[in-house]
Amino acid sequence: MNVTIREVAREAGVAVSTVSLVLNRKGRVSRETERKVLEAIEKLHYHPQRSARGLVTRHSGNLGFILSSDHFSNAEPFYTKIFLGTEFEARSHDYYVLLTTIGEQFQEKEIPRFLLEKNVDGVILAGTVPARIIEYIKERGLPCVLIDYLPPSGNYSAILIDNADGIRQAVTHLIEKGHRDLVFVGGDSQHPGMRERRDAFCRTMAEHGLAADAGRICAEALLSGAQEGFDAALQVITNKVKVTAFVAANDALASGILRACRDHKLRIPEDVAITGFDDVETAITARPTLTTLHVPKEEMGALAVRLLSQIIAGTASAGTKILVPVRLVCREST
Amino acid sequence: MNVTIREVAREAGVAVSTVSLVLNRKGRVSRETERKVLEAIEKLHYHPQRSARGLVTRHSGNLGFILSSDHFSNAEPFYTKIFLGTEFEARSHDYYVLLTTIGEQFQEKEIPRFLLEKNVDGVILAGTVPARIIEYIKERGLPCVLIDYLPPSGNYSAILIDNADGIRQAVTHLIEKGHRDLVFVGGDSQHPGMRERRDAFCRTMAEHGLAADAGRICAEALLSGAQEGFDAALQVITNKVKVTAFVAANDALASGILRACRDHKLRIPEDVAITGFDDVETAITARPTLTTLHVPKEEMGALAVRLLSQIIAGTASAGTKILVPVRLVCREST
DNA sequence: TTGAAAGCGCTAACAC
DNA sequence: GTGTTAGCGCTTTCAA
Repeated sequence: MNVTIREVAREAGVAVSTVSLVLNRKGRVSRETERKVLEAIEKLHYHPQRSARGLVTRHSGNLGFILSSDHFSNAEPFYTKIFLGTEFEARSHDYYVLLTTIGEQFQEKEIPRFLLEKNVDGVILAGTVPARIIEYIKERGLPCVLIDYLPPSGNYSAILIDNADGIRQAVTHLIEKGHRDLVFVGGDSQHPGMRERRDAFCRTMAEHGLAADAGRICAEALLSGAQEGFDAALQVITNKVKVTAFVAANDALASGILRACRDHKLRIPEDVAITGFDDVETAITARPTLTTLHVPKEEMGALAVRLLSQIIAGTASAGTKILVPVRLVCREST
Repeated sequence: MNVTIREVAREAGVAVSTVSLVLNRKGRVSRETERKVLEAIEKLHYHPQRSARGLVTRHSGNLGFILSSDHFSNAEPFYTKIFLGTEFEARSHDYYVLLTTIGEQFQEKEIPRFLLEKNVDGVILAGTVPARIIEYIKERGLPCVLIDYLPPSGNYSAILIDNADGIRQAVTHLIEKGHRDLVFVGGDSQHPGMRERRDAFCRTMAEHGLAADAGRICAEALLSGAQEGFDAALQVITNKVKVTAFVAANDALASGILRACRDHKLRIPEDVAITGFDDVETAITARPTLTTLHVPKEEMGALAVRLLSQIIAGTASAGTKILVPVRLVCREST
């Protein structure tokens, strides 16, 4: 049989409520009594049972993590690392993280179980998720934090990447290396982050008095994978646009660009330099290795948990946004 | 306020116990009563609360997923996909999956919380995990299923890859293509699966009357990454061992071999053919793309959940092992 | 076949 | 400061 709070109370010679008080640090317990209780807990290897506690406090002790399924089914390391970060941080807040994926077009019957069963105290949403699910959560008054995505409207709490500063760093770096003819390759302009990266490119180029006309911006692709990068670079090259450096909106695009350049016997970085964004595995397995912007993925997950648990506890207000800095990592491609 | 079973009972005009009976399909409820209850549930959007249920049934409704931290901190897609498979399957069994990672050298204070708090009804362990943690789980009589790992002793339930058959397929395929001089590159011989792959190589070679002496087996590396593959291939090439095909124990090793061959101006597959194992992203992003053995990762996760829930329910016996077939996927490298 | 009632282990009023 | 006690929402005897 399991050891319960009653047995601890008996062992320590106090009432169950006293044990509960020391367990929850709700003060007003004498030092001596506390010591006795703590000893009894230690001796009996007691651990409070979550379901019993949850029943009365109406807190599950769980956080939900919702991810759009196509992000995760590709097992994108980007999101895997964010998730990992939440898991790790959640331990120190004594939360469990329940992960679930959700389809792009979100049907009612697809509502995550933990929402239906009210089995979470708060929710983290990573990447682009359907607007409907965010509304659903908001309607129910469930605290939530978004990661790397902010819907067009509504004032949500979020952990965001400093995209503008990242691209600024990349462009400045290239300019310092003597490059003047840059081309930006972006993807999925539906994602606000992608748009920020593109806009930052234009702005930074303008600040340096360099041209960033339409011919130097490839950002039509709906996807943002290696194939799209390859295609975009190919087009730039065959169109004979003068280019000495590519600024890619992420590492996958950059690796595609890399391949296209290699196929055209362009030496990297001598003939063409390339920068990526995100710093996922691709960036270091690529040949040459990729100069890119390091995004602290685990840390973003951790920040989300920390913010969410503060919102739940009422020590932070819903609507708080945290902008995470990125850092240029110089490798062989520039 | 939340909808409770009481309100459903009132709405349906029956007792709470009756509602509970239809909820748990414990029979003996008239069709008419059942219909009324179901209607009330539907109307009120009732969902039983897990903690209340768990308190009395002594089941948490959770499954634990334990992964050695170095597998996951690399965000290895292999394990990510397995985890994803468990998550997906768990839904249909109405379980939640709690993920945790654990260090190689497992200290007592590192025991997963869900074990301490008895917050899981069963545990899945993926990849190589410390023997101590497996014992700990067994001692507590907690049902568990291992994935892709079977400790030297003890009769555990497990989902295993048919490594021997996989390597046999690869070797046979190469022989059919006319290759006679094969070299096997393995890693981490501590892992039983890796040893199986190596042994299968020797056996299959012998069956075809081909040499598989020590010079044709590189399996000392403790790690099994691209760097180790690169080093092993380099040594083979510089030692002037006659080789027309490499059989790698996984895709990472294979991609390292690929690079080494390219660096030495060996054409693939004309001069040298290469096969991998696992079929992770690497296999399709590599140039040329990699012929490899497809391991159904998501399916393995699903199988683990299915087996585990059967063991919990008592409809499968602990100690059951499931051997998952693999399939050769031919790409450009052979 | 259905209902009444006793807990599951815990927290939180409220007494003392 | 500490103890008594009433539930939290559910399942499960046990009677009817």
